[in-house]
Amino acid sequence: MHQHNCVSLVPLFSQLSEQEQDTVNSIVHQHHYQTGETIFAAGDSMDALMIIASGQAKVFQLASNGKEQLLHLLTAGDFDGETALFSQAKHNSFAEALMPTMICQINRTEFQQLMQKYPTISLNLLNELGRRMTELEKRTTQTSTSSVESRLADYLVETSAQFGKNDFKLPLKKKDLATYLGTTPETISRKLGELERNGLIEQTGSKQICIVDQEALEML
Amino acid sequence: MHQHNCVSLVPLFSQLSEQEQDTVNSIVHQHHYQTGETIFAAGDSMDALMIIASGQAKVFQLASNGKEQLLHLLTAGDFDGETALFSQAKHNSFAEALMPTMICQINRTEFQQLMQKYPTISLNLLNELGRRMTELEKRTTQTSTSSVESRLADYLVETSAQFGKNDFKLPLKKKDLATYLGTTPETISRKLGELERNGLIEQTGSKQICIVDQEALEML
DNA sequence: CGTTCTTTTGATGTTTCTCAAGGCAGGTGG
DNA sequence: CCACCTGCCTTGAGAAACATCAAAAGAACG
Repeated sequence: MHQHNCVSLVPLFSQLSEQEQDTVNSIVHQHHYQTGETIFAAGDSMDALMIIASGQAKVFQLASNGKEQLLHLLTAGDFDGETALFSQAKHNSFAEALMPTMICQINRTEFQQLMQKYPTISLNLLNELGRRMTELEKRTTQTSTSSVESRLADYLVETSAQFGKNDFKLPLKKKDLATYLGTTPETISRKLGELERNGLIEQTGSKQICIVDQEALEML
Repeated sequence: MHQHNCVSLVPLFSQLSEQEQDTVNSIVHQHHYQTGETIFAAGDSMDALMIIASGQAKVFQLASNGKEQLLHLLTAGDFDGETALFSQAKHNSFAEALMPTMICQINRTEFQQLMQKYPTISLNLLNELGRRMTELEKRTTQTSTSSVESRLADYLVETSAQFGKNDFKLPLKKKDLATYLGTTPETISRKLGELERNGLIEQTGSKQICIVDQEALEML
């Protein structure tokens, strides 16, 4: 019945045997979201761990002045909602599907039982939280210590590394990329133009980027 | 021998019985640091959980351009180093004592054994990491969506709430406060002056702040 | 193939940083 | 107990980076 096997996608459960994974899989609830659909909103009570089975979603906050801040980009195998599995009961951020997206959920109580049964899960969870913490710390530091140009350069290098190619398609609309990097779409557009004029990158299609001089990008 | 009982200070261990806490206490190593002394540096291998028994320390990163970013302010009962108890082996940040400070350490392997023995510890750890994640997300959002003035106002309100008084002493040098809020000492100085001229606060001594109009501060 | 959302480009404005210099405070040694 | 010294804070003037606003061009989608 669970045609998209979320569980096997997630490192969280990777140490479990196939049988055990099947058990986990059987308590999973599936949901499908269309592009632009809200997965959860700030203020919603948070009672389940969410795993992206397929597709893509953005997690963001809204400041009181209405500005958006992109916190995480979730793709297949990523999960969210874990922080609230223990402490607070409310989401403090929003999640929205960026394309048709399949999500698997595990209820709080059931997840807690899983953690009791398989302690390795909580270790994996601690690891993943640590990883995110580290990443967010880095981003915070960058946002307040370096220029948009260097943040953008860093983002391009890292993204190309993730794809394993010099030539890749931005996984985000520039509008969203802007809020991710703590700037505006206009500035992104201008800085990309500047990088191209300086021969560090090439913009082939819309969103299609090719890194020409990685060395120089990393220098920023 | 362990005159400063760190263990009882830390919520991490609060669910343990007194006997169990004694056990934990017996594997703790103490260190003392003087004002300005480095507790750990980026690149150091991270092999212990650190608990502040008394005093205060700042955790910060250094950007490639030499700028400092204050990530956390640790006071008695806070701990750090947990992210590395599982995954990476190197610190990515620095910690420095801001006053004479007593630190208790628990080695990685011993801490892992503790977690095996008392699963409640890992739950507490997950909670605390979640709390920090939430706080850092908020700060990231604020840094890139609102002005220095409103970040500062928010900081003042929150700090006064922590002290439970309208009248309090800043726990940080303005220099450090500046890097915490992602700005410069000069700007902090000017904005505080502005808030005072507008009748929202009063600056009595150096670092001594009195909140006059909390409502208005929260509006920013 | 038109409608809508995104992106680009230009002109302008503002916030905040930078640099420089003077004042203040707190700690140290005489 | 005072005078000094060092680092911290303030204040000003100028510059830079970036945001904002407006409008046109370009994608994406049904």
